[in-house]
Amino acid sequence: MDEIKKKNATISDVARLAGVSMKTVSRVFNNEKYVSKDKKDMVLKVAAELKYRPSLQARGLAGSRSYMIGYFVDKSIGDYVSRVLRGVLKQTNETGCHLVFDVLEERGDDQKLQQILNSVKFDGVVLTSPVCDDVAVLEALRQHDIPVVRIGPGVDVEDMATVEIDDVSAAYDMTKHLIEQGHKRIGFVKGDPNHGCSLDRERGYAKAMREHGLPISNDLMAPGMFSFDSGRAAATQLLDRADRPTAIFASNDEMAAGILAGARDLEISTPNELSVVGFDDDFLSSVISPTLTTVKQPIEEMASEAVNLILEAKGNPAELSGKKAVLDYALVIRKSVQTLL
Amino acid sequence: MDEIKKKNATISDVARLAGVSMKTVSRVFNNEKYVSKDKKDMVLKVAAELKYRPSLQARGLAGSRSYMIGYFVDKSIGDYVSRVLRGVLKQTNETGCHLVFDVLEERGDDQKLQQILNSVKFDGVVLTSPVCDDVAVLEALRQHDIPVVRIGPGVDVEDMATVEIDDVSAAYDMTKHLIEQGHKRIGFVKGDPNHGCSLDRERGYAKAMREHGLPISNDLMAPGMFSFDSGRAAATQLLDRADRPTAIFASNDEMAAGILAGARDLEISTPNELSVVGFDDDFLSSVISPTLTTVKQPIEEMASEAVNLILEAKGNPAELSGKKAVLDYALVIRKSVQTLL
DNA sequence: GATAAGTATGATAGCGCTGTCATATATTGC
DNA sequence: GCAATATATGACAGCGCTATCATACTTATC
Repeated sequence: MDEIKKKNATISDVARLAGVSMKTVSRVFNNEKYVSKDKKDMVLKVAAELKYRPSLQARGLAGSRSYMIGYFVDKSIGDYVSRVLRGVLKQTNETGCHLVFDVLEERGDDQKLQQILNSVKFDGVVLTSPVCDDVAVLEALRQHDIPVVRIGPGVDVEDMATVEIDDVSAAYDMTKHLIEQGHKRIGFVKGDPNHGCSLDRERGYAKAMREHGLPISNDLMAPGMFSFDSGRAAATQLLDRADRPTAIFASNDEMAAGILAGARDLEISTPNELSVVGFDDDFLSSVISPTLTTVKQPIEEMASEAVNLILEAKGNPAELSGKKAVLDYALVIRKSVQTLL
Repeated sequence: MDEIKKKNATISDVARLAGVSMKTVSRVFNNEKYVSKDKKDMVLKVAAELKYRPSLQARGLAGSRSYMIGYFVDKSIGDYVSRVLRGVLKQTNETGCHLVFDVLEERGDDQKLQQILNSVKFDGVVLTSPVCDDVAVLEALRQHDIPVVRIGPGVDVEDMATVEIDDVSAAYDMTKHLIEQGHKRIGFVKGDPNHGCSLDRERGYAKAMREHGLPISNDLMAPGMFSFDSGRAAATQLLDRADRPTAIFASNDEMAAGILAGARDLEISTPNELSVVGFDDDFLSSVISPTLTTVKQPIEEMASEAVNLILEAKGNPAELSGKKAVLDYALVIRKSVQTLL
């Protein structure tokens, strides 16, 4: 047994075998300039033989980078978060970074975040709604001088970068689509008021209705919390009456699914008697019946872009100040809308 | 502005202000014994004032623990992974650990894992199917001497811990449930053969059929990949014939949803003309119509337990050898089964 | 040909902890 | 009462890197 527990190779092992100083090895692995080609090749060769990789913890301790990116979400982990995760991971993988994922149980729970930030030095942090609009969280991040990119925030914050789609415009387009199919009484189910996009989507809906001369009575509006159950409840509220809407626009797909269920409860068939549209292009939307017409956000790309922005900032939050990337959305037409023309 | 960029407090800051040595502070934060109550209180008080938290990177470098737990999944991130994530995070939160989440793109992709393991020292790693049955991955983990807990693995591996439910028994019970409702021709849609549980579920189904004297013809079995589309395809295969089954047991809920869609394509109504059951109690199952009768796995608890096991092992993989936790499952009866009695 | 600027390399000092070892005092057993 | 043990504390080295500074050698500049 010559299988003596061999620990990972260290930078000095590589340096010794390659006949260079530690600093030169460090230069190679950090893509710094001022390394001659032969030394670089030699270092790479030895490193490959030893399967050497710089230690994350040592780098984090010694240097100004940590190679760790944080993503903090609130309690709920659904399809949206999964997709953000995918996008973030795609980028961290390519750049040798690691994703530290955590849940901030309660709103305004900056205490837990404070603890995390006091113990881990992040290269940057990605935030999605509703956490990205939590002022306590943002303030904590500011105090710790950490680059932050917010995905789909509700309100703009000057000193942090944003990646988003135009929710108002998307909701406007979707509403207009319903109108173009001949719908006049179009209900709207709001999103969770804690999520910034909720108001934007409502605005887009209202704008389209207004511009097309369609009244928005209270009977057409229902509150929602982005959950299936709240969608179902909204359906009852909006549909259990003689002059019920012919179409309902739900602020997300999960609620749209709830509306479909609610309509079924009332024996209203979809899409024949009621058209329903959602928002997000959630996994759900192509699985339920009828399949949902919805708005597709390029969530993965938004998340990847967020990581890119963080990496470009090179640890300096100021770099991200005022940066904003607005990506394209797209209407996805499926089977949940009936034309009235 | 006396707001000079104050860096995080360090252990020596706390030590100095508390009038003790660094080591004593270290002892307090690691819950070691042999610290007098007054010194401990003093340290805690000062630490609270300074908002001191030990640096993750420094601890990882200096000590034998890293306070990081890895969770590696294959490409697909769905509801199952989300729930595992929740369970893992619940436990890491309570123990001051951090979750490093990553995707191993391809099967047998031990190279990427190797790189990660060479750069990050993990306290332990949590694996779910199919990664937990990837021999290359397991071997890499073994070589790096990292405690591993496998959730719901297909094949047992002696030197690693397992957290699972009894898939055979669960599938048996579910099949029996269908039989008790009067079904005799019961179709089965297999799971992705790369996932170990697939075979177990098939076995449970076969056992129940056999024990009740029901034949299992080839017409009753369809392959599947755990995806919606594969479920839909299976529906076509199983249902488009005169002697079609009166019930179908899909190896997971996503495929069950696909079967519902496939039945709809063929204008076979559920549950009236066809009963369908799934497995997992996926988010989907209570959202689609009809709501799915399925098997609920305590995924969050399984994941929490996995983290517990890792922490108990205290960095020693041998501690986990042969450990196995089998948690309870439960049948969740919803609306997708029609009784034939 | 001398000065400046660019290129290439290494020596050394930490980063903020934990592990080891030494030491001192308190408590126990007989 | 004295060895044996349990309890309590600190000094100090070192984990594996990066940052800073020093140094040496090139190449350009006038």
